[in-house]
Amino acid sequence: MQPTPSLPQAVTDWESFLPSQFKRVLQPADWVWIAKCLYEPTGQLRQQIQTNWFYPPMQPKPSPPEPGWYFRQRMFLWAPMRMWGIPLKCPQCGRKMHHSGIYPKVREVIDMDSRYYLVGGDYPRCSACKLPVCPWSQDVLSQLDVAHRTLFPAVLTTQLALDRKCVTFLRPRTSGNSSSYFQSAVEEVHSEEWARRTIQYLSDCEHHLRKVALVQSAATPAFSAPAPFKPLPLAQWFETVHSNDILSHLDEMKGVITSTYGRILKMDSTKKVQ
DNA sequence: AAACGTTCCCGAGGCGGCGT
DNA sequence: ACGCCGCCTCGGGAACGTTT
Repeated sequence: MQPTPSLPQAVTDWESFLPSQFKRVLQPADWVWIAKCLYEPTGQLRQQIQTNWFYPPMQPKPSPPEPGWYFRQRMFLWAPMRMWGIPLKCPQCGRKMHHSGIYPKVREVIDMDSRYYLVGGDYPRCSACKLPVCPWSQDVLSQLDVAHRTLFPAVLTTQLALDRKCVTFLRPRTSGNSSSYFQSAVEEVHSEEWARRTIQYLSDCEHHLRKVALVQSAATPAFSAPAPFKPLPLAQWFETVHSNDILSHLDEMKGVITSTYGRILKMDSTKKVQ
């Protein structure tokens, strides 16, 4: 099958706007639609961000069917400064930070039934000490009010990330191997979703074959194999996420304890409760 | 100020050696 | 012979520097 004739050359080369690191994490089928969400046709970052969630467009469907199209992943855009206009302070000097472009790293987050991308639309940076801060670091999240902070969807580890909903299920209500049980349960849901997408692709291939058979005589298009199933991380990893989650709460509790301790210190020194 | 490119550091995983 | 521990290497992420 010949590649489809290229469109007029004036067409915007959307994927060239993406940082090179994006292309290592994002699947090629996700490059263009995500670039269109993030950038203006001129290559400038979009300044107005309306929503956190972005979904791959269902139209137009590629013809002949391409397997990558059926396995695209949604995107969560995290941009507290641009989106909500929340002023952030430098964790080092306390001065106001500005946003310096897009955060060059993408994270992949594992959800209950599929995966999605976590993209940082702000790259907070201090104007005075030039200190850049990871947009989802504790320094940033702790500066947000609870309502906005809880909108952040995932618990991160060094490699991957896990959606909050999943973390809830990891809190062991009973004793036993909850993380390995949960891992296999999530893997099963993921594999069902993968099978559903594979069936969609194969059935569209079949439709395409029938359509082609009506017009052409002999040339049967060669379809590529559907994407292989991506296995989930080990149960051990889920355990790591769970402990990360606990540790992050520990920091919050430490904060509470410190402030309480501070009040008590004050009370002790003045012998009065303020 | 915003965005991009690069470097450095840290963490995880793998392999090899030693001890039981 | 098997298991555990330690070291080394590689990759990813954060920080830094530069350019427009």
